[in-house]
Amino acid sequence: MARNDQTQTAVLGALSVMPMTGYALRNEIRDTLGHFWSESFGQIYPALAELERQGLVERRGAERTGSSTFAITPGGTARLLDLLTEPARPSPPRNGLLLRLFFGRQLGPEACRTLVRRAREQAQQQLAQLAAVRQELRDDQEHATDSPYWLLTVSAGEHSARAAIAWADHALATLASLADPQARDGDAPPPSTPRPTEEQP
Amino acid sequence: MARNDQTQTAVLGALSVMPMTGYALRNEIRDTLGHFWSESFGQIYPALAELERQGLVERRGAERTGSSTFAITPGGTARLLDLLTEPARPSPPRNGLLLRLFFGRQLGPEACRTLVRRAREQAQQQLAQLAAVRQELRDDQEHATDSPYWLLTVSAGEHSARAAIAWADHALATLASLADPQARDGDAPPPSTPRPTEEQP
DNA sequence: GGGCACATGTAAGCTGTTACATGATTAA
DNA sequence: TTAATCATGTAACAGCTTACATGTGCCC
Repeated sequence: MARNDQTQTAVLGALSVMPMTGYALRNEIRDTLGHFWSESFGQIYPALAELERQGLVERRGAERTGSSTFAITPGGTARLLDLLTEPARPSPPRNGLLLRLFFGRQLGPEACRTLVRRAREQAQQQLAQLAAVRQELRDDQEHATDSPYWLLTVSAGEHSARAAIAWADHALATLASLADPQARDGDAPPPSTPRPTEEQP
Repeated sequence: MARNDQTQTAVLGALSVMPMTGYALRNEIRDTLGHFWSESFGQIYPALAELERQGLVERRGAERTGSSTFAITPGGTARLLDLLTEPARPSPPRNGLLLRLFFGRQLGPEACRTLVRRAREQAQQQLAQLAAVRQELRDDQEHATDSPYWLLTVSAGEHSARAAIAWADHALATLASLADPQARDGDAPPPSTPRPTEEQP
């Protein structure tokens, strides 16, 4: 019953937007859900086979030749609704950067600053990518009913990335004062009204 | 060479702060690293055994009776530095809430609002927890050299939680206008200067 | 004809979780 | 003496990644 829920949700969800081949499904999941979800290649085909066995998706098109598209069935739509309703299993957190910073005394302030700087750059790149996605969605007439929901996920990514940048700036300053302890900074809680982050070209 | 890196890093790191038993290690990892890291019970003891075999930690105290504490060796400290220096392997994103919202058309705006509200509450609880941790660290004289780094991870959690709350407010408003489309909201990108989030008792 | 993107799968193997088994110590 | 907590481990299994195997269709 509760097996492979997660993958099934992603696969059924994607097929609920439009029918497509397994290959296209993989690309769609990588490119479109990529900001907050991932399924590896080796899981998609077994999931499709299982869903087909259960009558939740059906295979259309030539079975002889390679290509065949998968479409969701009414039963599949019902199952998808079930899956979306049941609570998400919490995925255990694993943040390699914070793990390294936590033991930062071993590395020293300068090495830590390098790590944080790199993370800041990544967040900034993410922000640029999300801006591009947002633009695409704005021009997309075809999925008008879906796009408001999609934009919410884009917005979540943007909030998260902006928070990461603001934190990185705070961390860089703190680490600098650790490396060169003239101005006693201590550690005041960050301001509850973060200043807007400066953009880069 | 590159096997179990992640667990070894967490275990060696924790032991670099102070020697302790495997059992205490588990509690420490759950309670202290819990905001950004997790190791399951079944991994810690095998990791300790392997580290002992490699001479990176040593077992002290009665081997007859149950309890024995593990301490990091000089070799272990060197290995820890190596591990901290090599880049963190990126963990694939898996955000169940965003997956559900992405296919939100199936659920409808009201059900989505419930999901978002729940996420907002969780973020608020996290904020409260982190405030408590911050206070504890402030009163902790014993780990004065470590605590600046530890506070950075607390700060990261706070930034992230505040961003989650701000996003949730945006999402709730957007979803409300979807459910009751009188005021055309469209979707403007969120303000680059988020308003401070209101606190709750 | 050579290379590339499309397309579908399988198998091996690693990572990580859960549940179980066992015993010592301590507090009610 | 009974229950809870401390303490150490193991074994089974679920989940996921990676690499491999295979073939088609199209464009240069």
